[in-house]
Amino acid sequence: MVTMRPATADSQSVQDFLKAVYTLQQKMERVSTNALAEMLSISAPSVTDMAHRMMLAELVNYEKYHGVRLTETGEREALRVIRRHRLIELYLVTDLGYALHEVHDEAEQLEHAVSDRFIAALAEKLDHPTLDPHGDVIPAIDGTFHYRELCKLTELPLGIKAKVACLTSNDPDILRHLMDKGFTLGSQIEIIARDPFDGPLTILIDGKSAVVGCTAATYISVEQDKGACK
Amino acid sequence: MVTMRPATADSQSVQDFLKAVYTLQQKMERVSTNALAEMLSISAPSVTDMAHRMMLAELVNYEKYHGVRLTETGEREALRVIRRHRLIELYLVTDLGYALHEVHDEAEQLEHAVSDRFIAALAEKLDHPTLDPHGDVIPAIDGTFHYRELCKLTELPLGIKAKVACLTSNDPDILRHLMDKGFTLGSQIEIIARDPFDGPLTILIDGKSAVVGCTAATYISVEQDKGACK
DNA sequence: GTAGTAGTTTAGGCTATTCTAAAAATAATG
DNA sequence: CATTATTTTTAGAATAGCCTAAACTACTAC
Ligand SMILES: [Mn+2]
Ligand SMILES: [Mn+2]
Ligand SMILES: [Mn+2]
Ligand SMILES: [Mn+2]
Repeated sequence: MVTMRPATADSQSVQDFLKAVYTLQQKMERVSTNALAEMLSISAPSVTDMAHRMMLAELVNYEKYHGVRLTETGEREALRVIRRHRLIELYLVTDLGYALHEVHDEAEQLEHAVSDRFIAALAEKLDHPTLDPHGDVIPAIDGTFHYRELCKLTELPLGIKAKVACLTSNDPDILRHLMDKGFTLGSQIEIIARDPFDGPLTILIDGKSAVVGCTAATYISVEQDKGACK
Repeated sequence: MVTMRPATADSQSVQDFLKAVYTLQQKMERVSTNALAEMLSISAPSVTDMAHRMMLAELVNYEKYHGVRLTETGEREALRVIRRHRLIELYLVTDLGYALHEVHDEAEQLEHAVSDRFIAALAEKLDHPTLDPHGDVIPAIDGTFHYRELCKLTELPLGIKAKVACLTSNDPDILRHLMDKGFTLGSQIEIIARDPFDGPLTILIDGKSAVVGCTAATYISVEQDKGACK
């Protein structure tokens, strides 16, 4: 650490780090080493080390004891990796017959191995899509990000009609559970009853009645039908 | 090197090493460290080191100063990687619009990143093909290898009709040159004239006349029409 | 404002993969 | 069969990513 060389943006570790910072940055001003360690499943000292090297590479702005934030370059790189990840996920579902719960882990590897040429071919073949199979927005090549006004299913008021917009989990088990319950992107949804004390929700999915635990519901975001929310 | 840990078959380096040994083994009884260093573009000492570790992993049989040979496990692993590589190449051409000269480098990376699930999906989608876009045989899942009796274009007798069966190069420039000349897998071919002193060949490709340098011709293998060869 | 706790960083290490320079062994040559 | 020349191996080193244990900061609660 006397001499420390800057990180290069083309390694798997660095790319995953960039994604992690980007994601956590949405929720917090500066991203702590512990938060990153947790998300990346590596030790905190490893994060500190990486933070140093990525600072030298001008990918993050890092202040000792005060976490990390992406620089402009860092954010551009992060979005590039996220774009790859999500395009690959979508491709796996639409062209290779993957189930929703199978795509994340595969994309987590492929995003680092694939060339720009490959990504361009996918984007072309999928007709430049804007949403991945989880309902997450795919950043455009220029980093543009088509925003959406969503709310969590847990916060949807009773009796208001909405559509399932996003299944926000990378855990295959959770996703499979949600699929089993009948949650699919775009399905019509409405909360019929809400049990107290974090109890289950009784809902209508495309007319069919179902019950979901409130923890599972956490992973579902919805878009309210034609302007009622807020 | 006092303590040396065995290599694990799931690293990129090890997988590429296995492929290299497999390929060179076809031509020579035992594969020298120098030959491997050359093919893998790494130094000879690096090869020696890897040979040691792969011996511990029982992937190769290595004798000091006498090169390396794949064990049964090693050969199985090598064929697995080659299968991946070739299925990916074929997929890139048939489904993603890649040109022949673009596929090798992409596959060289993807072969290590992709899951068994992914390869199964490709094989399914391509209807369990046996030849990659260069004309190389794709090993079956069980390691089975459908052999073919080919001869080099340079050795094809004058006036004998044959079909282009394999374009044996990974160099994009060479492949592009061959494509430009009109060589495509399956095209009908016949040598009209052969210049002496390693001079160019005058040939007929699907009826059209062309001239190829003899070095370029080296990369072309043909299959003679209905039993005339040998 | 000081003590304690929770979060971060430093110190020191380890592995896989690579390298160069030097030594050793094999192969080729007369 | 000696002497070169060519290969190959050993020695020693570097780097990226990781880790654990110990030291240090910063925030929180009296
Ligand atoms: Mn990843
Ligand atoms: Mn996704
Ligand atoms: Mn490879
Ligand atoms: Mn090929």
